[in-house]
Amino acid sequence: MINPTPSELEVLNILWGLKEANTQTVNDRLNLQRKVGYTTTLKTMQVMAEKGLLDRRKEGKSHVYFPLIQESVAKDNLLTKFVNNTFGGSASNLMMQLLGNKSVSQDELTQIKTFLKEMEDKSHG
Amino acid sequence: MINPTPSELEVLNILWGLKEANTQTVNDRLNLQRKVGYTTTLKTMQVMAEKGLLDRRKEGKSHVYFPLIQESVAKDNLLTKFVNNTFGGSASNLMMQLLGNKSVSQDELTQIKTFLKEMEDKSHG
DNA sequence: TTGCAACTACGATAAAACTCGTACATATTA
DNA sequence: TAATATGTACGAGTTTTATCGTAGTTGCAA
Repeated sequence: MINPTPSELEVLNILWGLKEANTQTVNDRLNLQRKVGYTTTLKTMQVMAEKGLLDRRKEGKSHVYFPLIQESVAKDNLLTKFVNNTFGGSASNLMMQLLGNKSVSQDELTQIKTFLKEMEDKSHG
Repeated sequence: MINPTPSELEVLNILWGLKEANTQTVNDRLNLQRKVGYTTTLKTMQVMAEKGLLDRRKEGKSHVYFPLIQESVAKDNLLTKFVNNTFGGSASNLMMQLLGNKSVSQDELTQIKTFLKEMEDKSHG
């Protein structure tokens, strides 16, 4: 199980959204968030291809990259690791921390509760 | 805002539990989980003291270390960072991922639901 | 008081992640 | 087809984190 690094996750988030893209496009998107050189992005994606996180096909002069790993699977892995490292493996501890977290908005809280209520209703209905 | 590294978090988790401890004690605890040399642990804690994560006082021949950062504050910071990096800042997205996560046990789920129900009950009455 | 065991400080090394410059290759177009 | 612009490959430097060896210090026990 290969976990993407933070930089790799940025690339993946873009590619999951676009389905596929060339280096230029990914680099442009990244630069909306922070300054990063073209060859840096290129190198990152080449390494990701070596690791099996991405694959690519040639199209004209450039390459088109696409993810080999599913978004939900990757995030599940990252989440599991985070829960283990930070909350001793206890998802409910994370949960409680999350609900007390200052940076979680009221809207988010409402959304979470609604979601859980729906889950409840389904499982009881 | 200084975020602890993974190794530093291991140390913090021990010190939050014990309130304070010398290097030997911390190192022994760490070695219940994984093999790590005494001087490695010492160095880690020295660096943490430089960073302001810990402080220490001399006691006999050795030092007794204690956390300068509160557990809930540190975990809030780590959680916020994780939500931003991995779920684009959306706590409810994390939430949904968590509830679908294979490694979250049925017990955990029940606990989470109970906790939320209590929250609901409090806020409604 | 001296020798030994415990403890510390320091610096060096290693591994992982990130960054980018430079040189080379390729396609388009003038 | 030769010039130019765009893209790629490669390697090297930097930073952060983790690791530990070694040399030196300190306190206690004999």
